[in-house]
Amino acid sequence: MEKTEKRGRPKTLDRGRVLQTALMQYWDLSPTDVSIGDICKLTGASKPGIYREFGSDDGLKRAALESYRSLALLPLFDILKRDQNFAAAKAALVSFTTQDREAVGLPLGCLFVAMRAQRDSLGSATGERVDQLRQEVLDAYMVWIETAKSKGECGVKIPTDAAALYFDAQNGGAMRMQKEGVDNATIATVLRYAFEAIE
Amino acid sequence: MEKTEKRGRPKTLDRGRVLQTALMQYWDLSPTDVSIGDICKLTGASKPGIYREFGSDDGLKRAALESYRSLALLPLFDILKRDQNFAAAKAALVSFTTQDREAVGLPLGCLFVAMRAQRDSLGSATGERVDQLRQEVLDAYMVWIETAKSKGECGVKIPTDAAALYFDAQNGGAMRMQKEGVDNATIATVLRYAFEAIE
DNA sequence: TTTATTTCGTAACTATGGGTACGATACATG
DNA sequence: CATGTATCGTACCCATAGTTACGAAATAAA
Repeated sequence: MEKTEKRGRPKTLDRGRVLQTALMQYWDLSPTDVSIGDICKLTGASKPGIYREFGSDDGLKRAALESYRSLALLPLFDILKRDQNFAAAKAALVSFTTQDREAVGLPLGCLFVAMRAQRDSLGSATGERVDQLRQEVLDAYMVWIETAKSKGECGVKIPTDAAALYFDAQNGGAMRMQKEGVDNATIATVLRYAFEAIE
Repeated sequence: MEKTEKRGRPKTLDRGRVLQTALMQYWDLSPTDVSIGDICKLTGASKPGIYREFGSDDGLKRAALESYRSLALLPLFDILKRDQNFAAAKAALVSFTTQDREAVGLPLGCLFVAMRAQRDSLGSATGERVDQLRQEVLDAYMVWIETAKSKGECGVKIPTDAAALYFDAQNGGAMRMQKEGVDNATIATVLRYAFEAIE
């Protein structure tokens, strides 16, 4: 099980710690406001160590985004894929989006939303991954909506692609409000009104 | 009428041109991705010239934001204050938001939305002005909604402050979609569904 | 123990960007 | 024509941030 004893000086850089720290910093402060040097100070790692592990600033950001996908996007997809009626899914979305971040120990807002807003300031690898994830999110919404339509749970005549943009926009708006200091209860109210429009 | 002939070397710096250029660049590319040096190259002005006129990077951004307010926010307030019924105002909002920017010669998206997203990366003067304008926008929505409620044109029981956040979020979402390349017709569709929820 | 191998981390390098020192310049006034 | 005054713009300072050169460890194999 344990990786065969390799030659050479044993690695001391804690990849997980660096990645975790980077993720949280990017998330909390904005990806363009956290430098490699900052991550070094916070983790005790050296700059060359980080470059050996992630290749570049772009590489680190991309890896952090990948972590974020697992942590925050997959749960969203799970809700959309769950076998439940449209209304229940919408309710689940609201509570997921407005969960108490402090209680869970996670920063406010959404790293993915932040990266989309700064798309052009990101490196190519991160930027392209952002594009892919955006499409993945929209696809997930579309599948969900199509299913609801076929079950007759979503009687509105809104085009599926527009509906996907609609839900994505609502979620993004909620994340931004959270970051601007609006309390979760109010955000939930706003979201519920928004989601009622599509049924 | 003409300002009295002053002593000293006559000023050659074209304040209007610099401000206009800065505004457009910030708007089109993002306020944090345009340097003073860039503005210099584009306008032919010298760095000290810009500093003499605007004091600092923060000062220039703040001045540009002020221009943006006149150009894009005041027209929004006008719509909200206009004496028309709720539905007509919502329709006006949709067409204002989804107007063909290319035809008008204006960049896609919204500088104010971009600045809000980068609030913490801005200088203090600009940042504080952003906060003020956010409040000004929310207040404008609230007055509008209260009026509609009193006229019985908005029967929904949503709290006015939540409704203001709701409209603000929809507008922000529309501006972001526009920047991400969604066509105006689709954005208009999304907005109409969103606005129908509040009536 | 010597060699091959692999990682470590200090100390640079380079580019960018906000900001300014300061001598030159151009105009009004005495 | 000399003096005062206000602006001009070149050339620089300095801090930050991405990136890397390179010699020093540390370990396995010979």
